[in-house]
Amino acid sequence: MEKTVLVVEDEQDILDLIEYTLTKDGYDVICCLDTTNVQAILDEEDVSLILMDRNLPNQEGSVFIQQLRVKGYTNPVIYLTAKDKDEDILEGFDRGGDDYITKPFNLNVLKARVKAVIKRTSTNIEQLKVRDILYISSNKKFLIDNKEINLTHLEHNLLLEFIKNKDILLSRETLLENVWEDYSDVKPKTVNVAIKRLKEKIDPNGDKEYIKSIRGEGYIFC
Amino acid sequence: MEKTVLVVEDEQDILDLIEYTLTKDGYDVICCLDTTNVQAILDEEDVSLILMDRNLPNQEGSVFIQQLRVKGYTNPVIYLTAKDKDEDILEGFDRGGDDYITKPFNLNVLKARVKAVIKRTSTNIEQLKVRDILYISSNKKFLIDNKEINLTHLEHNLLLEFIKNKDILLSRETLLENVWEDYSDVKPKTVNVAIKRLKEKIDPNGDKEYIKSIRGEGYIFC
DNA sequence: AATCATTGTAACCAAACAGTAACCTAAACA
DNA sequence: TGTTTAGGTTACTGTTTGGTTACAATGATT
Repeated sequence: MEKTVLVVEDEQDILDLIEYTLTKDGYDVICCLDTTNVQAILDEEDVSLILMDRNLPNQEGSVFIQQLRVKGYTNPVIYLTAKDKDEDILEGFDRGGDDYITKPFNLNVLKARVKAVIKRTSTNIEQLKVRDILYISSNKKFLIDNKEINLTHLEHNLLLEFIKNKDILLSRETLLENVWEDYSDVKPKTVNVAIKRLKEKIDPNGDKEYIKSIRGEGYIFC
Repeated sequence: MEKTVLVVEDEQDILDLIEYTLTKDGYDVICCLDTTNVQAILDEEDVSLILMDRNLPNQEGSVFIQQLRVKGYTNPVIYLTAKDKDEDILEGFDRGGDDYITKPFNLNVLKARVKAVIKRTSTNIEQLKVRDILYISSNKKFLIDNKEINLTHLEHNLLLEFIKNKDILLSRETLLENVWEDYSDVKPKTVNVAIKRLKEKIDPNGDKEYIKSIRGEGYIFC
């Protein structure tokens, strides 16, 4: 699902450049030369980010955003402007901005900031929960009984594979294919050891029995 | 637009008193007698402040907040409790609190603290506080234990990035993108060195452990 | 111009991770 | 009950990764 970025910028060539750059980066881009239609667009589309020029012909961009905020719109905003004095930047933040890019700007900086703001404002705090194990995708952590479990890279991927396939029998071959980066020259018994090490961390007392082995078949998480 | 305060307090009469006081002061107040529904409420509502009792029947309030922080919730918290020893207060702050009120409390003090915390944490990022690190955006200074820390430009931006993304895993790539102006021809290992230099300044004794490295993944500030 | 601060890079070291083999144990089956 | 087979356990080791240091290049300051 593509994220939508709304760009408000009165200079056509800069607008084109931003549209081209962000489209190439995989965003849906909507362009406006002024603020006239912005509110209507926000009502229609699920806008993940507004890139807002502050020096617009009719209206100062951050004043417009402030008005949007009062009306209850909370879409994240990055200001885009030639103003570069500190007080201006603070003023922009005060009026409800999430970041600030000064012209002339590096396109890589633009892309990075857009990505960062969308990342930190998007609400997809994906959580997977199986039994008493909770996975938090934002920081790739597993919580068991609300305690953080320290796993290695391999153990992390292995447990994630099991949690995603709860109650499904996974053969050693399948696990090697899905969890190991390059499994071509890895012995199947390696899986045994990896699982033993994982069990040690997620169930030190051995009473939870998350992972059962099925003789001749593989392993199953339940 | 009313600010929403979520109050978690197991004594019904105190809860009623707080609700009455804050509602009269113009806040939207949501009440909980325990932590059961707190996370669901935070997902649904735009909660500006959590007033959290620490002596709850099922769970210690600050432990619960710590778990919320790990899951990425950043809502400001004021603890409300009879515990009045210094170490308790510090512990509360360490677990992600913004202020502390001890029972029995004066209702005017409560109102003032609520107002102050909401003011300093709402949209205008005038001050950012994480653990014992305070960032004052007006003069771009970091204070640790009220002492000013002298950071270079890079270190400043790096620490700010970490503080803005507390408890979130940041890969070397992400850090390069967000902190380095032009990261295209900078080696990822450069991040290691920059972080070592930052650590040296913010935690000379190495006992605070603000920044942890996650092998194969990146760094996390907590 | 000279000096100092800043920052990227490479080299080195230590810790960790992960694959392997050898051995131990338990289950299946005759 | 003994044999076989598969999984569990352990120790070993090469590889990877992060920490640390020294150094060079660049830019700022005097």
